[in-house]
Amino acid sequence: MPDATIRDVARKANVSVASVSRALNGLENVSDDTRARVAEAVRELGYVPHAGARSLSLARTHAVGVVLPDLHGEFFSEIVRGMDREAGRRGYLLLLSTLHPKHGTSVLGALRGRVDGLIVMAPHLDADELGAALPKALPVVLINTRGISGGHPAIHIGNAAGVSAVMDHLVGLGRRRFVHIAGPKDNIDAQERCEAFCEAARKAGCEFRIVNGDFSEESGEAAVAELLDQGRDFDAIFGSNDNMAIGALQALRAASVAVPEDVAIAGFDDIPLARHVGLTTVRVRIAELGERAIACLIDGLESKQLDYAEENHEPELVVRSTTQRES
Amino acid sequence: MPDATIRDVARKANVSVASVSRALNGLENVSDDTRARVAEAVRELGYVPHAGARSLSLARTHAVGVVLPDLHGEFFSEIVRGMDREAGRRGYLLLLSTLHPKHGTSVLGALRGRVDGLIVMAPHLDADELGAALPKALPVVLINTRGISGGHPAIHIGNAAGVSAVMDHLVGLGRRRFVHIAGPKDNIDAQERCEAFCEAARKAGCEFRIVNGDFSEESGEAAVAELLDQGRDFDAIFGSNDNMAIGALQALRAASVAVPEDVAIAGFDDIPLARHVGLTTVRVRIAELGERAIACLIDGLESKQLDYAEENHEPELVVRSTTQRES
DNA sequence: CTGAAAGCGCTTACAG
DNA sequence: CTGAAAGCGCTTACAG
Repeated sequence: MPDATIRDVARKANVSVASVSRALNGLENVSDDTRARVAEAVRELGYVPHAGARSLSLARTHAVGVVLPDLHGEFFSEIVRGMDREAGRRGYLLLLSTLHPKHGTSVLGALRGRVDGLIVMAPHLDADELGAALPKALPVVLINTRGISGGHPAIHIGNAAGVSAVMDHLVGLGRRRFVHIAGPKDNIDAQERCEAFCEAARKAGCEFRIVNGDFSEESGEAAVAELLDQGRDFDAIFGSNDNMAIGALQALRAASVAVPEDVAIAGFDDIPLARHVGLTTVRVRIAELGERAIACLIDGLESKQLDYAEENHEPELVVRSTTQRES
Repeated sequence: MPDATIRDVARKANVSVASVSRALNGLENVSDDTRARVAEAVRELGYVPHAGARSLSLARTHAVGVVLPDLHGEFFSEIVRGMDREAGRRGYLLLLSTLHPKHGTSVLGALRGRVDGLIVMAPHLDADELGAALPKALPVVLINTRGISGGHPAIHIGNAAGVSAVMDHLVGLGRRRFVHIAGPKDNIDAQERCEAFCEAARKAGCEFRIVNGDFSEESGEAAVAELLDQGRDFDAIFGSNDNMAIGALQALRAASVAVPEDVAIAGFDDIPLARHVGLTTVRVRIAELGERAIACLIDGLESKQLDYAEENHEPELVVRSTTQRES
């Protein structure tokens, strides 16, 4: 037996569907008697409104879409948690979807008519690609997209400032021979961090080299293991994210290199695991970033206008034992 | 300017909306000419179908809802990842929602008409409460619900078998004085693990005591710190989940108790962090659990019938350095 | 306060 | 192969 519809309720309560709708939505112009009969019928039938139909009628879904490049690892776990928290607080549902760099952008279109707005984090897409794939009338908030945001509000992580803080710290500790484990080449955060690293290293007059990773722990571990094979000629490693820095740490431990005495290590993000392994890093307050993105989107939706705005999410340095022994 | 609708496309292509619909859905009975004109109009207008309207018409959303008690921590991160992976593979969208024990069950109703089916993990609810809150006609797959599943397919984690394996391991190592850090009292997994623990400890003729936690790392740490204050009179700790076991580990380290020499520690779940800290635990293969739940639901949806079935997700013991030094 | 009707943007028998 | 029309389950002017 299919679920009851508003017509079933109307029939049972002996009123029109219009009255049922009004009663259900708590409008003023409904007699106490009608209201009671409707309530009774709803109870008896176990009626639950059909959110899809309601949305179509209202042109409002009360859901927001979240499109992330991936769901693997603590970074995304944290950002989703922040988003869920804020969405729940505001009474919105979260429609989650991943946009794998290799799978095309069609999911963006699939979201039209299911959500009132979108959060998009696509560090591998530029504004044009995004613009082409997004329904024109759908409000969007971007997180860390490359280049201009095409008129969409956007939140950026302060990559340059974060890297600069780490590098100051490391240089201040006397480190002079750097390795940077870079993230995916097409990822805007990875690029910005890499650039900032090079600039800082140059400014400080330090030697440096760059090895490639893909943001995974394994890639960090492999990269550093390979470096060590060639003989250790560096005294500091800066990973483009925490995962890779942690991988690097494993590789050093496996090779019995003393951290931080022989080699200092720092990462970026401050995922929960970073605290556990004592990794010096740049704290992004990831969950908060997720909250902000949702808040920004919903504020826009509810004021019927998404003011164009760029927001900076400034990170801060967190010093732990991979660079500085506790005293 | 609002997004174009199918009518706009029809007008521009000079055909009926019916033809546009047919062309868009790749039906056979459309002339090449019509098809081409529609394609052209779609391109010009940047038309994207309204998924909500489509769903209403088809009575099919191609989305599945996921309701979890929380999103905090690696357990949920992993399960969501597995779900996302499988849903993506099958072409479904994921609607994610948390069902906090304290917030009531209204979100379950809110999902009617937005999803074709639901995965519900609500270890604090019983079958009656769930039954009352769920739309009657909505297919549901339960994960680790207490008691009978009210006719819904259900997946259970083999808590008893898992606990039994850990306890055998610990007893086999010569441990005789146990502490169990229990999870939330109203959580079915916590209850099952606690019971299995008591039974195993009794059977082995071991001393044991139970202290309370809430599945958070902090609670595990606090519980053990308190125990240590009273003097250490135990040689093994079994945490109802990994987070609490890891908290316990921190507390022991802080008190300079040797692990595993003086006290062995084991947890449950095998979250990614467990490997990092070398925690002996029960591997649940969490992501796989999420995948299975989605697969089971979608299989049911697509065969138009959800056969009632209970599935057991059997865990396995993973021995690491918190119980046994590597040799 | 209430009901009949139109409409939200689609799909799909039904006729032609 | 094509179009006019009804319908999916709601909401909301419009009349009364």
